[in-house]
Amino acid sequence: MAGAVYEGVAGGGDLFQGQKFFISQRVPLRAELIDNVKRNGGFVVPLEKNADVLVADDAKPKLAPAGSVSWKYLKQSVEKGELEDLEAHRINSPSKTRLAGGPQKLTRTPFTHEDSMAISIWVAKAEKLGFAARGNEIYEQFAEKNPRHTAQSWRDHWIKQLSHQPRPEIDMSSTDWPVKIKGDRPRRVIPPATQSKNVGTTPSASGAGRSLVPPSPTLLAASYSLEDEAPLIEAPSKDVPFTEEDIEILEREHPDIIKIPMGDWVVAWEAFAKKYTRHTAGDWSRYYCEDFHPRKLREGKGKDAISVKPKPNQGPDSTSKTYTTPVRAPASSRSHTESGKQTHRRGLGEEGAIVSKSPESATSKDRSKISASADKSKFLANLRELSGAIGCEIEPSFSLYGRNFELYDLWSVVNKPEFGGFQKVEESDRWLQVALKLGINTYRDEMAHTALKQKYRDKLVDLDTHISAGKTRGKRRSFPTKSTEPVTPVTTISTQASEQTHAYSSARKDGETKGRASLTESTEPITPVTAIPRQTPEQAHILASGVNIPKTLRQATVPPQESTNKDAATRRIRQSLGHGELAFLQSISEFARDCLPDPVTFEPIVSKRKIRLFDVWTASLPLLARFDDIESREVWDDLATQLGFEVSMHPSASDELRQICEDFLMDFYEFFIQREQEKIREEEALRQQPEEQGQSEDEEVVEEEAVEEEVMEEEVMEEEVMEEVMEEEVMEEEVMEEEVM
DNA sequence: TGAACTGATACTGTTCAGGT
DNA sequence: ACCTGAACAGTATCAGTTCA
Repeated sequence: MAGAVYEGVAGGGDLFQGQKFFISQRVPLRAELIDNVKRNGGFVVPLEKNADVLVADDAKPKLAPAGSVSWKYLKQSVEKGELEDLEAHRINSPSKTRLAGGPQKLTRTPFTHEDSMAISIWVAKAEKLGFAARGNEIYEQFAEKNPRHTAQSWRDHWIKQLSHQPRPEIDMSSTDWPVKIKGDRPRRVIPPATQSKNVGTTPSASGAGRSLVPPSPTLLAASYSLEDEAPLIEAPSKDVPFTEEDIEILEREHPDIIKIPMGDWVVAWEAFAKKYTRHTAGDWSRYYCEDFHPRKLREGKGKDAISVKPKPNQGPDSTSKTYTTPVRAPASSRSHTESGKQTHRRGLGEEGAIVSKSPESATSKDRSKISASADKSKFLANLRELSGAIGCEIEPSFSLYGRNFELYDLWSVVNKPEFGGFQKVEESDRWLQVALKLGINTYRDEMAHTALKQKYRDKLVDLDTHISAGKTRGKRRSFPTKSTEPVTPVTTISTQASEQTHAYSSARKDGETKGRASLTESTEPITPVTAIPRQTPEQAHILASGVNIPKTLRQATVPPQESTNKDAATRRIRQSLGHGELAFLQSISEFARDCLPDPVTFEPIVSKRKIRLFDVWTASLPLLARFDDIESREVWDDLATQLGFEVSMHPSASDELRQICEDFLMDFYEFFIQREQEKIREEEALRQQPEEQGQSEDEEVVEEEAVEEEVMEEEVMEEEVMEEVMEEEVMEEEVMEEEVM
């Protein structure tokens, strides 16, 4: 058998190239096996500890070393001329700990900064998904992917060195999560903050009273909590198509799904996927967000009062001054025109002061008073009051990307001291941070920050106005009553214009619009695509990040726009800086793991100095876009200077930095661009459908022009209205003083 | 229903490689 | 030699499951 069977690899084959085998003495045909191994490039070592593969007799498992494989592995591999599946020949399941940690380590491997970062991110993700940070499971999974240390070692390291540090901000859109492999029982979750070191000995503290998954108020989380028992089925395979049955499931569960609050999204889908195992949590979530929910919204347009569609007209690319409309009526079957009429009517009779005030003036003026009412019940009371005042019910929640958010949450985040209210957030462009605070996955939903901004303008600016006006007027609730509201034609037109602008913005497509320059700050467009209409990505980056572009590049190197998509993708990279260093490190290490032969160093040494890769990334972004065109060394010298290197003292710094860019930042940049372009294409494809159902492009153009005129008109009018409002307030204060007297 | 069993978590203690 | 800390073994405890 042998001769003929392994002929193809005999006499110098490389089947076992470089592999070291320990072959147990009591293995059948041992001499032959040794011979075969040697003839096929392998080595036979005398000590177990030096071997890559331990070979033993599967007929005597008790005598076989832990982790060993049957001698049949060698025999069959040689017979076939290709390596058999090693696991299929594994004799005895190694002990639990060894399995978890992979091959036993006998040498000490120091923990690097990268290791610490990696495990921190992993644990943070795990915690978010409801795993016990101190449990074993997540470390076992992690060690499988990262065998540099054993699971136990990873765990020890995290607990001893890292558990006391603040958790990194994480990117849950990454596909690299701990997964519930052992779905047969729930994990105990111990809140890190409350955990003490020696709780294990007392039953009350060591687990009896611990909760399982974090209690979730949501229907979905409740319905599909991780405590649910579902038969453990193999992980669903990727790319399983969504069938009618799946859609039925989503239909059935949709009322619950839309109630998932922020922060519970991932956990809820994990639980959902556990119940409906045909797809992974990620696939369910993706399908829901990208397909099901948009379709649902299209179908239910005008019917579903709960859903507020993240549609183009009210989302990112609206150029409208929609904040001038106090609150859009809860979704109804009214068309835009009708809705405009209604608002018009409301504006006429009831809301002059509200609509005419600019958000900036309102929020900055009385922020302290606003924050004083930072209490949900008060907030809701104010909301009701405003609803009453304008005669229109304001929904206290809204839906974004298929998730339901409380208006209060958005409002309270924006008005937190660290954000300082609407105007401050606007000025410092911190909507991204607001989105993050709200638990929105800003990687997956890149436009979330602009959508939130729009929501705030639409729904909350007027509330701010209402609150501040209410306080200004004292405790007597004299605010917006019909009798006191000045009814001015200005406000009427203003409101109407705003509605029409809104309609316009819903109809226009992403891209250039005419007359944008005439718009004032308050009407600035908010989509990245439109926000920096005449900037190159590089310029945009410079403006937004404060990074100085190297001087050589600064001149005459601004390229013509290659494509809208590429620009948008570039802008997204710029936006990603806002996610912070850890998000970047996480992305790049995932990228490196998939695409590079070696892991990246988070703190490369440049000119004998340790610097942060994130800093290099931030500073080099403008260069990466034009990497191949850069010939001048001066550019790199500039970069080095930006990063704090004295070029004369650190002459090699420029070259080293250039090397870092060339080695992997360039690849990462390209990868990022490609990925974003893909996403943009998908988003556009999605967007196009509803637009096609809307008006024709010809109509759009006509309406665009009309609306632009009105917008400009509105600008002028608003200023007048502002003056009127200020006058009104002065008058009211006088009246109050008189009454007090 | 309760005991036995099983598996997971939480923690302690020991060994030893590697650095000073 | 001493110290640090990675690696690992062992134990206590708890919670879920099984079965009489």
